[in-house]
Amino acid sequence: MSDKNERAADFSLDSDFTNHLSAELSEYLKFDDINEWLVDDDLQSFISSQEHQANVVSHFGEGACHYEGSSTRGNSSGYQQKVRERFSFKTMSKVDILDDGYKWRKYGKKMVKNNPNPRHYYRCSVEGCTVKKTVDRDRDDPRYVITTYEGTHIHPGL
DNA sequence: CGCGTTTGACCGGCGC
DNA sequence: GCGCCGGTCAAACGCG
Repeated sequence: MSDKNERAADFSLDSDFTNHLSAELSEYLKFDDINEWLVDDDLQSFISSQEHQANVVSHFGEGACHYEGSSTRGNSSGYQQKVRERFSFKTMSKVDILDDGYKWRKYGKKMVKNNPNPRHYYRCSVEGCTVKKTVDRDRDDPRYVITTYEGTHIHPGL
């Protein structure tokens, strides 16, 4: 409880690096053919073996950002619509929730097996926006936070 | 008073 | 066919 002050200070720091993070994320979201170098895998595997996360996007101060992501490709039949994009990155942060400029409403919390820490489910507060986000801690390194975004914001960025 | 969080229940998919 | 596991819903509560 006494580390509240520490948290506040850290949050300030995180906020700064989050700003950069947000910008970078927007940039990444622009790429549609990003799935070229993506590993079509699910988050579970990502957590299980972080060996194949070969793509390190950037480093933000003391926080490292890893990019995984996956697109529903493979079907050449109806491949035209914007598919569900899922990407996750691992950051070293004391706070679970990194403010990325959007407003999120928590809609669930679940204890996943293989991980002593609960997983948090968030949804974009904007109506019609289908973006979801799950946050959970790395089972190997509890000091790391794995955030997974799913979907694209339909509303203009702030 | 409005809204976000909380928490347990519910449900659907998958594996055995 | 059943049970596990992950994901979502929804009522109630707490807070600003």
